[in-house]
Amino acid sequence: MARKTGSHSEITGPRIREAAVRLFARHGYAAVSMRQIAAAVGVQAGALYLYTPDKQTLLFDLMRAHMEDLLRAWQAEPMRRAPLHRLEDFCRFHIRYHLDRTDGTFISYMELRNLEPKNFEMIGALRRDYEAALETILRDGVAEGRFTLPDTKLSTMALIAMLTGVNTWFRESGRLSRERVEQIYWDMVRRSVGA
Amino acid sequence: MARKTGSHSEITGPRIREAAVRLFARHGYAAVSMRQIAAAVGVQAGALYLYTPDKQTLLFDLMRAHMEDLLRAWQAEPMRRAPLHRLEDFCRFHIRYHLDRTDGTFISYMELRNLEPKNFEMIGALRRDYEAALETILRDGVAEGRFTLPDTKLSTMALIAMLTGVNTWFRESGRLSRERVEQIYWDMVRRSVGA
DNA sequence: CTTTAAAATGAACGGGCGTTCAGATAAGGC
DNA sequence: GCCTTATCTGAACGCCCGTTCATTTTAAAG
Repeated sequence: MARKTGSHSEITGPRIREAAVRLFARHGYAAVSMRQIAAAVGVQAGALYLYTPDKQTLLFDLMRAHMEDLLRAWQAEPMRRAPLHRLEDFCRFHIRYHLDRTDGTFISYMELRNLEPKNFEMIGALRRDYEAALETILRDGVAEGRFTLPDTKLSTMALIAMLTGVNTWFRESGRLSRERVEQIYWDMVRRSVGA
Repeated sequence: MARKTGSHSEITGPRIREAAVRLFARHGYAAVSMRQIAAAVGVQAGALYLYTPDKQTLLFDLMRAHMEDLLRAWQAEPMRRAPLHRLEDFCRFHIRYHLDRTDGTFISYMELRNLEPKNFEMIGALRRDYEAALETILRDGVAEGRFTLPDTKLSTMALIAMLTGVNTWFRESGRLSRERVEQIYWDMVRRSVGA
């Protein structure tokens, strides 16, 4: 019995996760029923509870997985020395990673308010970890005299908002290629930090 | 009878609108019931239907009002000549306006997916009008050789995302004053367009 | 082929949903 | 005081919700 083996939160079936991510991103957590998710998987609603203790935990697990994957992926990137190079790598990584996971990204930004306080705090902490990665680059760049930024915390938020915004308009079939988008965004970011 | 006088969509009582904006922003459209809105106003659920034909129209009216007010407010701003001045005015206006209406802004960005197709298209058109205001400034600046931007459409989206992002972190009681935030964002924007 | 455990069903639970409407209440003009 | 008209109530409608659970189906292991 899956219900008795180990902790729930980690083992949600991949098919369920995929269906839930898709549906939550399209219609929103509150607007999607467990029955809809089950139908997308090809199963009855009751069967979902073999894999997750409840709907809230399902959402939380999806969001946590998204953030932890993001942090792991960034840490796995080779790290160069110069702040300017690191900033370029961060920009390109951020755009690429988020464009590859539009649904997960959407959920992570839109469904924060549907998390219970304890879960909200956990996701918030992961997000702050990611922001800290960028802020460290900015601070190093300022310390080395390469960047001109009066407030690295504010600039961190500004840059992340700008970069994540790509997800709202980019279409694979559109006028601009990913590589071109990456390049133009990086040019704007580089100039905005005064480098 | 309110129900028979004129078109519904325009006359939703101010108390209902305020309560709905607050609740939709806090919990999301799908998660808020008509009964909750009614309770916040101090009335029974049925009474709401004297002022709006249904929940969907209530959401749509709130979003349309937000976008139309935004466009009107920008058009009412005095318009300077030089693209650089106009860009500065736009940045400061955008930040100020959105910080003054955090709930309405939140809804306008988060609840698009809960609009029926026809309503979605209408709100989308208003948003494109607003984006066009910024893009015109950027194009003029490029034409005059003041800005260096390979793609003004992309830059429009990038800048609006960056500026609107202020709403996600700014707190009136925080470390930075509005004026200081405006100034720093404007510096980043100015540099990002190559001016 | 039998045993055993995992996976899924399908009905049921109490409860909240958006919306309607006949009837009560309140507010002014005469 | 009466009449008109706007406002609101409160119960009801059918429907869907998240979740539980006894029971059945599926699938390996021995």
